[in-house]
Amino acid sequence: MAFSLNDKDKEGLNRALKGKGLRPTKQRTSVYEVILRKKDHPTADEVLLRVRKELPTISLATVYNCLETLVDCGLVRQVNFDRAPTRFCPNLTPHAHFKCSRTGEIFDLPMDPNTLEHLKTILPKGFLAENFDLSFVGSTNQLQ
Amino acid sequence: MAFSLNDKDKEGLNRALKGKGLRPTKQRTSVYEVILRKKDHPTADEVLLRVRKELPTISLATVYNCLETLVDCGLVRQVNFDRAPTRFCPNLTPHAHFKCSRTGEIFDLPMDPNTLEHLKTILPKGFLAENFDLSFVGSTNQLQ
DNA sequence: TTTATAATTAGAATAATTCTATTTTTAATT
DNA sequence: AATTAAAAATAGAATTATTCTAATTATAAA
Repeated sequence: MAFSLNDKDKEGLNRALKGKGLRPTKQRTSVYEVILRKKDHPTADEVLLRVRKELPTISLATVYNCLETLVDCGLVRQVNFDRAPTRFCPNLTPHAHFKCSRTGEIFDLPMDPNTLEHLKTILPKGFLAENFDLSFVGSTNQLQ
Repeated sequence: MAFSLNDKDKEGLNRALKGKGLRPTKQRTSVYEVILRKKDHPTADEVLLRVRKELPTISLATVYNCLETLVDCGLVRQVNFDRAPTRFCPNLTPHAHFKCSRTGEIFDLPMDPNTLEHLKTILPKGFLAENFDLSFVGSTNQLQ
């Protein structure tokens, strides 16, 4: 097997699925594996390519289904940039995204709890946020 | 004429276009008009419908071209939500967006300069942000 | 006015995502 | 272990969003 989840992640996945009454299939496990393995921000197409090394017959529809399931379970987040396909992110800690307009590279920018609290102050009374997506576009003037 | 820009906005548009060596056409003016008139967050399709009341023959391609031009000129912003078509926003003051998952309605949430400054502190050295997009999804428990 | 260039247009093409109908897999139950 | 009902995966079609292409029209400078 090319790669596999460690016990903690596997258990986390199985628990999250069970919590929603969903079954742990090898497709869901593989999609979660490739998302966790390389901590970047792949599109659904890129996930398909990576998962096919493990499951050569998996379809794009299934990749979309699995990603949606993982998002619903709170194990993966979606990341949006202007007019670009959705990207998927396994980092569940509070963070923002920065896309370098020169290279296209996407960076995670950690947000400390203080900043997160500050952010929430812009929500008016009666607005309850379930999630947020904070994305910057700009340039990095040095190698990171 | 069903609607028209006030002098200040018209001048702002013409100046911005000239600054980029672009021509003020009636299509660009109309697209800017409908975006300014109703301060919501229309998709390109919705902009097409509105502009056609004024210019019945305008094409969707032109609407996309005009919106892109307005974005490049800094007169309009793009707003992204998960797996949804791009929306366009004429509000240039610093603000975030909140989408009610019940109704689909999108609200502007003003951000005071203090919060904006705080946000920028998450940018590491060497990261220069040209713009940002902060979107919340959640529920509103009262009529706003 | 002419002219060069820019912008618009229609429609085709592409890309991203979702849907549909069928087959396969799962896990609970005999 | 075999049966079964439900869930999930699959292929491919359909839909939606966006971009591209080639031809036409409009603009502004000379």
